[in-house]
Amino acid sequence: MFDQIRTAIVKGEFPPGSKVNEPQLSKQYGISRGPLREAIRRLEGCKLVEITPNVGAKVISLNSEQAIEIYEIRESLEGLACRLAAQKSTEEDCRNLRDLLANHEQQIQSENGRLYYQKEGDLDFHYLIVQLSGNTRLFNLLCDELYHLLRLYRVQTSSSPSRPVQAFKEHHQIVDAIENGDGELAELLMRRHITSAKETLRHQMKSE
Amino acid sequence: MFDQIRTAIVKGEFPPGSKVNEPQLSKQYGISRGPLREAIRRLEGCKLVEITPNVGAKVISLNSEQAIEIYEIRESLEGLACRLAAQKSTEEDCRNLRDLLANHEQQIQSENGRLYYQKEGDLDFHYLIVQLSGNTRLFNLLCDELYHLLRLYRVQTSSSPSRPVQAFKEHHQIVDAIENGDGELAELLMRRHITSAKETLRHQMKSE
DNA sequence: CCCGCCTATATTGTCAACAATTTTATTGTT
DNA sequence: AACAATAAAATTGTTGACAATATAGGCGGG
Repeated sequence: MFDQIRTAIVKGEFPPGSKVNEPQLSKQYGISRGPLREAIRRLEGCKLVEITPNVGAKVISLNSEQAIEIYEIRESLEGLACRLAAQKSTEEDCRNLRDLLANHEQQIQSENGRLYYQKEGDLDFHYLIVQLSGNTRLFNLLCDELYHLLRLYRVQTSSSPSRPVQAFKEHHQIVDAIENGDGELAELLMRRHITSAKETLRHQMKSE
Repeated sequence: MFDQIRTAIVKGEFPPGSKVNEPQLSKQYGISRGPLREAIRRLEGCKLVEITPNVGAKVISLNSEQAIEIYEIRESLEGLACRLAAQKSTEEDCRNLRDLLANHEQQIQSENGRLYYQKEGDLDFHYLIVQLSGNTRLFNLLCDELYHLLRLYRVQTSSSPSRPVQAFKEHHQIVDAIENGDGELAELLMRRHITSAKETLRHQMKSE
């Protein structure tokens, strides 16, 4: 239930800024308003809707400034994830990272593969690294909250990540650092990686 | 309602690990189970309770490993907050920071003031810096989630922050860096500041 | 005496109805 | 025609009752 609505929001099926009508959704999903309201509270918890008392919930709408705020947090947290991953990842972990990148490379070479990589492949990589960090709370924070918000923003602005080839190179450098157990470097590289994505966004912002 | 239960949890009035009984709380607060369940969902959102389907919610209980996970995240995020604060804080902002520290100094000199500083004064400082960062999402993340969890852990282990004098010195160094607009240094110092708190905790862990 | 099974109890999950509030539509006035 | 006041509709907030599930206690067999 909660998951259904969440993916619907992230996919853009409920437009950002639109109101969440309880009786309507209640009918649409065939459940009563009680459990529905609980689901909405959970959505509030992961910041996907905003609730105003006596008025109701509306799907969050991110402007560029807010997106940049999220990128700043990602920059910081994924830097941490990289440092931890470098400190504790085994050889097998590194093999898995390489495999993932090899997969991405294959998909980049095919035409519609490039599209795939732009859409989700990038997040796959970040997802795996956060998992390797071993910090469960960090994992939940990034994967249950921030990544969904970023997906929503991408759908909202229909912006696919630019510079996929450059990003791919940077991913390899990051894995190198992790493989060498160089936490400092891994953190630095990941922060740069995300910073440049942030700067791209800032640039797009100014050109409007 | 939500706030009442939250402060009760953070104060330790509901012991960590204890079950959240809906009919009982419903009576205790004089409301029906409907809104109560919504409040519990919000508590779940800020990670203060864990809900198991068909079993119910129980107050979260943090072990030392989880506390360290939170410290790692703080380390990263408050480093970010410091860097941002250094970049954008005005002279008035810096005056306010200094005033806060002066206040703390006075309270440290009195006997029960020391107790106060140990309990909440430290968080006051961190609170203000995050506010100065200007990153609203970062502010909410730290102040609405992580700080409450740390308060809960402190109550749970009845541990007051050790080394208050050292911490006070470090606070001053951080403000110096912010005043000079040196974001890099401010970030570094804050990270060290929190890292040493984390290491203290690690040390206490091992001696058990 | 201990273990598994069954019943009884308590607790969570869900629903439909009602109250309170907000939003929309209508009416009347200037 | 524009605005204000009022009435109607829709939506949110809350409640108590019922169904489904899990927990606790007692019973009998080993």
